[in-house]
Amino acid sequence: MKMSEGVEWALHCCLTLAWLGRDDAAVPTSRLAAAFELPPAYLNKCLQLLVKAGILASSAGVKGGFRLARAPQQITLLEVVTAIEGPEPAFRCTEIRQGGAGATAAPGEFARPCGIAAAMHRAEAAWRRELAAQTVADLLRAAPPTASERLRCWQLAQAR
Amino acid sequence: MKMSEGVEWALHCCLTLAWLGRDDAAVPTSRLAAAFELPPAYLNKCLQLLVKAGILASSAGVKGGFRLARAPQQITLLEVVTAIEGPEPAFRCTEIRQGGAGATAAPGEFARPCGIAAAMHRAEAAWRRELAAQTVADLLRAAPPTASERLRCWQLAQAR
DNA sequence: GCGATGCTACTCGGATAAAAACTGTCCGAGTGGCATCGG
DNA sequence: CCGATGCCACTCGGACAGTTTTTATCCGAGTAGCATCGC
Repeated sequence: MKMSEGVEWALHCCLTLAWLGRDDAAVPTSRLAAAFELPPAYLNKCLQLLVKAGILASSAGVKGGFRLARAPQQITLLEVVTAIEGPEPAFRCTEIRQGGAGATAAPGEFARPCGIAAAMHRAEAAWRRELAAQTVADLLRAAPPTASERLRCWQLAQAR
Repeated sequence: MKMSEGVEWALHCCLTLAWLGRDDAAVPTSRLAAAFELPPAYLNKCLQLLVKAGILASSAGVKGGFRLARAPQQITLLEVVTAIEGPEPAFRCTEIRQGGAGATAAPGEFARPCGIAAAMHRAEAAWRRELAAQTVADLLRAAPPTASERLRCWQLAQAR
C-alpha cells in the first residue's frame, strides 16, 4: 500500500501557493517544478487533478499558470489527498465470503455487510476524519517558512 | 493507493481458523483456497507472511497446514495488515522541500520534521490506532457465522 | 495618436510510452505418516 | 505380535513470469500579450 508521490507534491505546491497569496500572478508548472526539482510534465498532471477538484484555478496564455481557487482555511488535506488518489477506499471488499462454500447461500444471507470490511472501513474513516480536520491554513500557522523556503517563494514571485 | 487483496484474504482466513478452533488439526492452503475460490499458490504466499509475523503456525508433512499461533483475542487487525502490507507507512516524505531552492539551506535548517509529513503521519496513526483496537476475537463476537459460513467450516473440518 | 488586427510565444490539457508493484505460477526441500520387513 | 526402518505422498517455502497500477514524457489546442498596421 503505497500512496502516490503526487500527494506530497500537491500538498507542498498548495502550501507554497498559499505563502505567495492568492492575489499574486499565477505560477506556471515549469517554475514550481524547478523550485522543487520535480519532473514538470508529471507535476502538471497532478496540478490538473487539483483543478478538477476545485482546489486550484488554472489560467492559460503567456502569463498563465496555477493559483489557489479558495482561501487556505477552506482547503482540507483530505480534499487534496482525494483529488490525487481518487475517491475509492484503499480496502476494497471483494466478497470472497460468497465464493466457494458461500455459493450455496440462501438469498439475503449476505444482506448485512461483511464484518471485516466494516472494520477496515471504520479505520479508514478515522484516517479521513483526521485529514479533514486539518486545512492548508493550519499548515501555514504550524510551520512558518524557513529561510530557504522564503527564498523559494521569492524565486517563484520573481521573473514573471 | 490500493491495499493488497491479500489483506482481505488473510483476515478471512484468520477468522475462519478462529471459528475452527486452535485445537483442531491444521488446515492446508489447498483446502482454504478451495473454500474461498482463491488462487492456492498466492494464498500460500500470504499465509507464509502471517507465519513470519507470528500470527499463524505452520506444520509440514502429509497432515500439515496452518493454524492460529495465538488466541484470537491476542491478534489485532493491525498485526494482520502489517504482516501483509509491510511496516512502511503509506505516505513517505521524500523531503522535496530540500530540493531546488532548498539546496542552499543552512545546516540544521531542516532539523525539525516537515509539517506536511507530520500531518500525514498523524492521520495514519489514527488509522493504526483504530486497527489495533480490534482483534480477531472481536470479529468473532460481532458477526456470528452464517449458514454457508458454517458449511465452509464444516468442509474444512471434514476430509482430513 | 488611437484602435483594430494578426502573430507569436507560452501555457494548459490530454494522449502516449517506461517502470514498478502487485498478482499469479511453478518446482524443489523437507517432513510426517504408513506399509513393510525383521525379530 | 511388536518394533525398527525405508518409502512415499503431501506439505510448506522460496525462486520465477504475467498483468495492472503508477510514473514519466511528449505533442497539440488554445489563449493572453505584444507588435504592427491602418485610420
